[in-house]
Amino acid sequence: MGRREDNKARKLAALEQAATRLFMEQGYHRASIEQIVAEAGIARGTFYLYFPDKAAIFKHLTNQLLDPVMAALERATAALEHAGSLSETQAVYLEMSRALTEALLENGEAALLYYREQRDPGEIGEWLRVRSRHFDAVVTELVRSLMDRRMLRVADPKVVAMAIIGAIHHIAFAFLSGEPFEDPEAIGTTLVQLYGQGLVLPDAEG
Amino acid sequence: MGRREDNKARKLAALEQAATRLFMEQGYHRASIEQIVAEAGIARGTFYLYFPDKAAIFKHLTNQLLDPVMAALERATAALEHAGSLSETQAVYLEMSRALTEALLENGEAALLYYREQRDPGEIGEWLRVRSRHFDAVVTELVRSLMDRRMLRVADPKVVAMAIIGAIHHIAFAFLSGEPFEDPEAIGTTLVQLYGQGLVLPDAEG
Amino acid sequence: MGRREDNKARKLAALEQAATRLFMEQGYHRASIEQIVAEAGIARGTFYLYFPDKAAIFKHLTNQLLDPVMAALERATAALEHAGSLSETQAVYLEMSRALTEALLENGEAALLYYREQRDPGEIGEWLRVRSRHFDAVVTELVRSLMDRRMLRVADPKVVAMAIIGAIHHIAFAFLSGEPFEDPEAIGTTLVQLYGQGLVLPDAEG
Amino acid sequence: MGRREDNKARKLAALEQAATRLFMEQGYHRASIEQIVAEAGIARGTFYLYFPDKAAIFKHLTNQLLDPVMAALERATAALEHAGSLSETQAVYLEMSRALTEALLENGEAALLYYREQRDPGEIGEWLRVRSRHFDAVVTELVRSLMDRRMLRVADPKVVAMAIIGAIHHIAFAFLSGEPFEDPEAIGTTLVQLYGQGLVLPDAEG
DNA sequence: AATGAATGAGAGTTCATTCAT
DNA sequence: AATGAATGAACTCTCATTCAT
Repeated sequence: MGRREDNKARKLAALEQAATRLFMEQGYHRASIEQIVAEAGIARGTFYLYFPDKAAIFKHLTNQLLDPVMAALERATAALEHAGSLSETQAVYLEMSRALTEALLENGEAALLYYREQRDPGEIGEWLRVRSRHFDAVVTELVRSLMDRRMLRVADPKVVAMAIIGAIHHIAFAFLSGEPFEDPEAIGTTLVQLYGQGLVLPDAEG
Repeated sequence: MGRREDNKARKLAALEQAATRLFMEQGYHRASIEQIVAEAGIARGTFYLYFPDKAAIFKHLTNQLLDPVMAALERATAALEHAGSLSETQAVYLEMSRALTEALLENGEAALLYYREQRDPGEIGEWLRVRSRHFDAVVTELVRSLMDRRMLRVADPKVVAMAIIGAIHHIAFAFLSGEPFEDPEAIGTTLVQLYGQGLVLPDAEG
Repeated sequence: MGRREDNKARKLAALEQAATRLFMEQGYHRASIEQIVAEAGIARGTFYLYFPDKAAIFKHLTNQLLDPVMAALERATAALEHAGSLSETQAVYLEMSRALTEALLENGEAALLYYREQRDPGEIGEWLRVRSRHFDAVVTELVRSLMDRRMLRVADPKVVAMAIIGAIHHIAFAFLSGEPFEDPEAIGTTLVQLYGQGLVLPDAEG
Repeated sequence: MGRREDNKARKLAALEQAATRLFMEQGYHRASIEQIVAEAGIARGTFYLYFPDKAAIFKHLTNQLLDPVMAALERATAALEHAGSLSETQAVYLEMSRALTEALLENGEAALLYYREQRDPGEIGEWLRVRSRHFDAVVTELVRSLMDRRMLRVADPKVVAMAIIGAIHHIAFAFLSGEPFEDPEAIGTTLVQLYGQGLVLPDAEG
């Protein structure tokens, strides 16, 4: 890498870091280009050499999370079509879980941006909602596939998918925003149990 | 009602209607006072005879939903303390469900505003998040109460409460935004089943 | 006085009191009609039954000070023309001092308004400056008259008059604004001595 | 100086000139940013590249007078502490007079702004009054110092200082506002005589 | 006589984007 | 490649005054 490319890469990284911090702290609309370039240590006009406009850097940042997530979901969907046996199917879900967890852990900040701006009207929000609807659809298909294979109780798969996604959004947004939880590491287990066995006690059903 | 009061009431209604429509369409920040008064057919300064500032009309609109919701939750919490038998407890939850459903059906638009702006940084978002955290807390207590009475499987009540609320937010926001659902009337039943029995089939557990 | 006139007089008094307080506290421009009528306990439109506009009530209030002051100065000027002997001349000045002191003591608040708004651009300030220039001119004539009679050292009477008036404005404004003075009651004596004998010590002159 | 810096300097000068003229003509509050930038020939937003807000340009303009004045007073105060002999003391006052006169002559317009807005309620007026009170205090100390050295008749130094300052304000404001004086160049001498020997004739005292 | 709802011009300030240097 | 000066539309909010009731 030449000195020029190196310099460019450093400035891009500075822009990404500054924009992430400011979008997280103040939201997409309140964080101004002025603030971002000041924090990145470059000039106002230089910003536009790296991104065509303000929306572009936001999309760039969230794509660092959304692209691998989307890829993992699509890989899983494709793999499921060819998965015959139960163990093959389970392997697909295991790999998907691993990939999703990795993507989230590596891009937790982008996840917060994704949750934050998703209901914004205007261009950015609509762009995120297109992604969001896609996720809903893909997860819906995964759920439907499991129901078809009698691995899950039959119900409206879209509602089930969105319930799960919505739960994760709400809890993750609160958690990433600093809301305290008694046993943060147990949140995943609690959700798995909730969506697995439900809340009603077996003997209460009788 | 005299002609003047009548006129005032009509203008207030026009303001409410215009603001609701514009906040829904463009969000709180992009909808300008100028647009609101233009659509309501009044002068710019007249707005400030009805509300002290822009935030006030937003709070007024969302309170039409949040106040009855909060009241229903508080009534339920209070009633639970004196509910001894199982049937009394069930009656409390039934009444709460009824009141919440009624509030939501009568103020669907305010609900959309509530979901939309909840993650906004700045004053409005923070105001909504205070309410939101309150709801989380109240629902958490309701869940904890049921667990204490052995009416629900024991789990972290805060996570359970937030999972339910998050699911409702996500689905309601999509639904109110026009997202199509195959069987909208069955959404409630699906969620009750999901959170009741869970997704795993009984024979898959063995 | 009938009940109607009585009522009117009470409202006028309330308006005067409220306007004086608010003009003193916030200045003419920042004090709004809205604040004044609220404090006076009457309706916004009612204000315009008592005064044609905002400037009118200010002029009304300051006139309570300026009219007697102007009258005292004019009486003195007229009396001086017919005063032949030294003792008659002294009597004229004595009476003028008494009248001015009385006017100021009875309308200290109006005096603060007069000092405060005198340099305001716009209508109110210009109106006050016309009065102010008149005072300068009248006092100049008084000084000139004393010099002509060899009762004062000869100097440019206008400069002397304005120096005296300016000194009083500056000190009175500070005093009325709460600035602390070591011996407030001695201020008058100090000024009389200052303008009488000057600052230079006799033995320093030699 | 490059073309850009040159251009910037020209715009700053245009802003200063326009703001000075408009503040003088209409006062701080009535002169709008819109008017200032129109007269300076720049765009509205460009104003904020030169000054953070409206108050800043006013402070900038008046500081061109107040800073040298304050500096001259502080230099005199410091020099007085080390001045032993009478001739040294006189030299200090002479130099102070020279510096003050120079500052005033070079910034007559700023002086008018200073006098004009000094009694304004609100931020600008309070900012000026802090300066004004500082001047009063410094001049008071100078007067006290002269009295201590028996170079002046003993009297309350604060009252004397404020009388002198008030006289100058009143006369300078009128003069700078275009009020005609018979012999403007003699104003200084007249004041020196007034505060030196006073008005009362020696033989009238006997 | 009294009310108070209504007006609309005008204020200061912010900000994404452009472009000459 | 990099700069940062310049733009101007858009924003929320204030206020003296009018006038139908």
